[in-house]
Amino acid sequence: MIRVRFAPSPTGYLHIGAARTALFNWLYARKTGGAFLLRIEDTDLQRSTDESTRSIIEGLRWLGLDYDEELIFQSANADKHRAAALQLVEAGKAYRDFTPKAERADANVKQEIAERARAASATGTDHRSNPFRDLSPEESAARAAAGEPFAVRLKVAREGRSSFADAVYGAQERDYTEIEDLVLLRSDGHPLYNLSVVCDDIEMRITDVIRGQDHLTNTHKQILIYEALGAPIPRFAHLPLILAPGGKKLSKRIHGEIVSLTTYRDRGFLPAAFCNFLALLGWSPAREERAAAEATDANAEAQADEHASELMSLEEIVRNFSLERIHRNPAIFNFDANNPKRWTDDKAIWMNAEYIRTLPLADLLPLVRAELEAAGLWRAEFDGERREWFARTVDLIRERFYTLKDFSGQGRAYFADEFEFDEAAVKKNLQKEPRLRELLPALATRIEQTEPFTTETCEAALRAYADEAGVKAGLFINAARTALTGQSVGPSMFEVFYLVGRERSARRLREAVRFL
RNA sequence: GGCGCUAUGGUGUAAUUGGUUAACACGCUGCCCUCUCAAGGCAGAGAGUACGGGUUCGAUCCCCGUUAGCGCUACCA
Repeated sequence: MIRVRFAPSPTGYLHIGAARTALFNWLYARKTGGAFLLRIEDTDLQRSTDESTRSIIEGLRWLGLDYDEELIFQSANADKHRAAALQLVEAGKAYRDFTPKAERADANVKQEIAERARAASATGTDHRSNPFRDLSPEESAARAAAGEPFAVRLKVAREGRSSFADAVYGAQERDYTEIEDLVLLRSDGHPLYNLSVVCDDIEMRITDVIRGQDHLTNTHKQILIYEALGAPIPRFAHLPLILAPGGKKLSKRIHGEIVSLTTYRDRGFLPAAFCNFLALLGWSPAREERAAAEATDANAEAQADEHASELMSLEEIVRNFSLERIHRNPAIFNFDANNPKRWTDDKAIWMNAEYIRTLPLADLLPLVRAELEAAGLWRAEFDGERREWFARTVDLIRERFYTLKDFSGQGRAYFADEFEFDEAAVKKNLQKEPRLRELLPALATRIEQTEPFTTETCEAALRAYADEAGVKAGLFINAARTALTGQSVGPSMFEVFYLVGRERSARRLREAVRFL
């Protein structure tokens, strides 16, 4: 049985790249009928916070990625990791390194690495030059017993190569000379990442490790640890990285909240839409040739069309998912920090709008309710006597919305009486025509007296009065739109009259005179 | 510095695994519809597949090199 895991370190918000890794693991588990486990890699005590653990769990819940079995905290297993390292020392597969720990600043490690590499090649030393590597077991044990601090390093063979078949990147090889005797245990006894992941993955009986491509080269080291521990090696599948525009690294420091999953929740994304978008970043469904092959009847053709669509429910994605169709090239997450309309990837926004517009109304209603509640616009009657009205209103306005936020933003005038007037709209639709000062109150009266009050009768009343007053109906329509909603754009005006209601419509028409 | 990964319009991807006028979606432009804005419909612009060599009758696809980006190379994860 397939067992996969998502193993984030709780050192900040849930990054969209990590969310995508979680999604792919989940998809694979659900596709194969396996288990999807969650493990929090909190071995870096300084940087790990409970808050980010909570945000990770919340983020997964929001996306709808439920995990099986119980949550594992890596820090709880530190003793086991330590024991494993010591056991490797006993077995002669690792050794104690008594070299005093070198202090280094996190900021310029990369530079230091390069410099040290240059220095090493100049002096002819290599990864295996550590004098403690070949210390006799007796002397090593004696020094340790005397209380001398030591780190534990894996003893990597001098010759040979490591190889594995990555499910995405194919055959991977690395010469042992490229792999240092990596530290398993710090001199303060703290187990390090590579050891911890391997030990935990063994204990959790993980069969397939699906993670970011940034771990591709380190996989060889981990395989060495599996081998030293005598454990079966899982299958690996590395996912292409998600990059910022220009092919640059996507980071919080330079790109801000755009990389945080919670941003999408907070800015009105539907989880299903975001999953759909994320799934297409680094993966694509197989073309349905079978549908084309039997496309003799119209039915099959329609089905083929449907399969060609990139809009897929989570269930459909699960059905189509396979490791084989994961891409190797990094995906660029496109956005423009300087353009509010393009604050995130165009396609993500389009997809969210598409979901808002096409979701069964009954599924959308609770989401809109939550948004209105958060904005303080929710009224009990929307779920009581005005239930029908609420559904019809949401159904009407959702057509041109992009995010859930729009329901409390642009849609505010439908749910509340206090709303903002767009300055440009006021100028264009109200102030351009001074005669509206007299016409608007009169129109209000006509609307008020319309009986019965329907979209059709409102339209008839408005057009009739426009004729009488000798103005174009468009003048009234546009003025009314701004008077009733504060905006210059929106749904068909007669629907708006009907939904805003007789009384409120008339009042708003009269009050609009204050702009003139 | 060393090692690795990647390279198809602006972006995400497709191309029966070597044979297509290089396809689709988003975005963009124009037109239609229209009370506005969307949606929808129609029509377009935009890549000869990073560059240079090979192999082949034939390369987006296979090989080599270059370039660029990214990753790894920590007693970080």
